[in-house]
Amino acid sequence: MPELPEVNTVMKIFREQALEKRIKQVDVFDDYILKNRASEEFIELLTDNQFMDTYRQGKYFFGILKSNQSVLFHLGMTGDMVYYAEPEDRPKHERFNITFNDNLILGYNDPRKFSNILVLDSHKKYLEDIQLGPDALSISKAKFLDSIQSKKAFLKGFLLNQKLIAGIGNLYADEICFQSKIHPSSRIENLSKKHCEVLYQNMKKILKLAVRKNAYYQVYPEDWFWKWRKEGASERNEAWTVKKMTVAGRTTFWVEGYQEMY
DNA sequence: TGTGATGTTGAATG
DNA sequence: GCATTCAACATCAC
Repeated sequence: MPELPEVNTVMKIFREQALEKRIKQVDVFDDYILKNRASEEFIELLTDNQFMDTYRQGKYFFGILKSNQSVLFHLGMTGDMVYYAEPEDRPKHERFNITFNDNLILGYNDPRKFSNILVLDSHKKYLEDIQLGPDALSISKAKFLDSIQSKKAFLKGFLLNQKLIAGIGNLYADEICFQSKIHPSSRIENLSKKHCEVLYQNMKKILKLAVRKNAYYQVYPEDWFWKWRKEGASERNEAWTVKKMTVAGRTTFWVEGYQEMY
């Protein structure tokens, strides 16, 4: 589920549903994803507390408490927030939930348990500690160019490196490469400044639109890549074949005869 | 039954 | 220090 647009959407709904409501009750069913607090401490911290604001950088989303601490909700591969009113509507892989004073329940669902839920005194300091790069939606062109022109890496690896740019995951990385007509295993040191500018523009365009559409893929433009991001597909153009390979450790799809290798 | 999955990290290697 | 690869984490779906 979660790359920048997905995380942003989760945060947006969290703001609508959870902000400034008093927390009445917290139940923990599986504390595996609570990485730096015991369940009892987590429950004690949140109960009678309130989320007053949020902050997001890349895929790292924080709820900021009235008590001034922050809770990091890193959704991992399959984390999601679900809202419901009846306890029997609990999602199957709910690891904990939060009941607000209006009886709305926020369920934290995560089948694979790759989430990281952390209680932090300062999310700013935490972000510095992990050296998270600038958010993909707010990074300046100058910073992007400086970054891409000073590294050696596969393009895909560069785009996925959260210390350089925060927020791009495997699907959007392929989308950016496709729309920029550049092969994902191109070496960034071989790209011209023009190529880098095209990548920057496409990164912004794609993520902005995805955020605007609340990461709802079904309403993305027809000519985006995700629809035929599967091996062998050629429905859009007979001259194209979608190929699959591993780049920078991740499964990668690209279109032969369309995306140039540099 | 085996394989891979929208993520991250740390170890090992060059 | 930098870049790359790979295993590990836990579970489900094809």
